[in-house]
Amino acid sequence: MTNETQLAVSEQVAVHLRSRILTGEMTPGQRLLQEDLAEEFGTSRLPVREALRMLAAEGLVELESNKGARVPVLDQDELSIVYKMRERLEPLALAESVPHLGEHVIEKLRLLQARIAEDADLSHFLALDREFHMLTYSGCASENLLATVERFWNSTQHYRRTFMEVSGPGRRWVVNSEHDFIIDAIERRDTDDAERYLAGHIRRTRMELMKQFEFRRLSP
Amino acid sequence: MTNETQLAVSEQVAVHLRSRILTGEMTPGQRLLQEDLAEEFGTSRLPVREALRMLAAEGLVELESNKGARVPVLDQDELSIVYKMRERLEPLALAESVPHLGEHVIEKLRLLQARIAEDADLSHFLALDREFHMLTYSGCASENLLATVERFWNSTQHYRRTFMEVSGPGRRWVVNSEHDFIIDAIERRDTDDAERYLAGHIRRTRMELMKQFEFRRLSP
DNA sequence: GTAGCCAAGAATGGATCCATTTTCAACGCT
DNA sequence: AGCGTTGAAAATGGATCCATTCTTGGCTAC
Repeated sequence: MTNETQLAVSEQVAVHLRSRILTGEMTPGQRLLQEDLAEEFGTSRLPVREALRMLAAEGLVELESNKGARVPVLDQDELSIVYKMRERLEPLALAESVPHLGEHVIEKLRLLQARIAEDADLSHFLALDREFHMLTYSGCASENLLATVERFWNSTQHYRRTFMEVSGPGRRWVVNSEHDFIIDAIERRDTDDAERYLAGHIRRTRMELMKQFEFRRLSP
Repeated sequence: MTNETQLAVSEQVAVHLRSRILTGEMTPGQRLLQEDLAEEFGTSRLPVREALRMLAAEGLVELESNKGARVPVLDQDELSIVYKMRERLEPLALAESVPHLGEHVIEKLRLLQARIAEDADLSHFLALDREFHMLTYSGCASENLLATVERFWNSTQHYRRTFMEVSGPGRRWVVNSEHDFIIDAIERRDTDDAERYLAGHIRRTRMELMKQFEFRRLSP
């Protein structure tokens, strides 16, 4: 028997929209019309409204009274700040997680990183990279902290994608090395080291993103 | 003419519920019934549902499918983690804010702190303390960061209250001194110092809260 | 006497219809 | 020709009613 515990319709709609935004099928600034979505999913507008509110709580859409929902647009400053937030919070999530990560999880991390290093496809990389980091946080007991971190990933996902599209695979080796460092620190149960490597990883990404951003701003 | 820009009904409901939870009129674990609230506010259940989703996004209520809404309960571990999150994120908010704080804001901070030091009333203290810290962050341009910080304050508000009720005013002088340090650092535009004092302020509070928590756990 | 079950009512989720606000394009005025 | 105005269409917000799920009090069986 399938293990589907009969998700509410609003939650099913949320699942579809979430994937649609995260895969880049919808881009920042794009409007989400309740009526169109309702028709598309074959429901009334009500579950769509609820789904939009759920996604808003996850940072995937933005609601404005009487004006509907759209995928949020981040300008350079906001993007930079979200990365600074990640830089401070994710090391905490990792620190809370490391002591509780079993050996099998660490092995899974190694396998994941191997796939990341092999796979050249951009969409795969984005999904696997996210899976990798979230797996390193999976020992963290606080749903609150994990949800906050996911919100950050949600709101920056689109910009990671375009950044990677533009910059190409030339810097991928750095990411791979950093991931290896993080795995190593986890294996040694060296929380401080793990935090440091992770903070560096996020900080470097922010720097490269910002450079990219300024470059593209000057050359449209 | 009054400057009320005709808030949506759902937002009016949210305003009332928000205040009701933050003032401690509703306590963690308490259930929120859509029908009762709808009748009380003289609306249908629909705006209440939307209001509950708004509050859920702010960390003030918790929704479970087919089971309704309740004010979230934090156990000791979760409370500790929220404080650790505050310890990492709020210094960032302060650092982003300090360079943009005008002289009049600093003057307002001094006045606020004076009122905090004078006023013995608990509810006043909680409100003023929150106002004080939020004002120190008011120069921060990122709505995202500010909203995240507010969520932390929301979900810990109740525990701050009971902590202060139990511990009494005996430690208030420490808070006052720490606030003075923070104001001084802001005045000198010394971002690093401000961050350090703030982190210490939050950390000390966490420590005392945890001690209190363990004590009460043993003596019911 | 206690554990488990079952049905009634209580509460939430969803559909449909109406009200209100926003949008935008055509029109008229200067 | 440019700009503000206005009104119709489109989109969101809210009310009411129905469907589904959850809760709970009482009953039966052991």
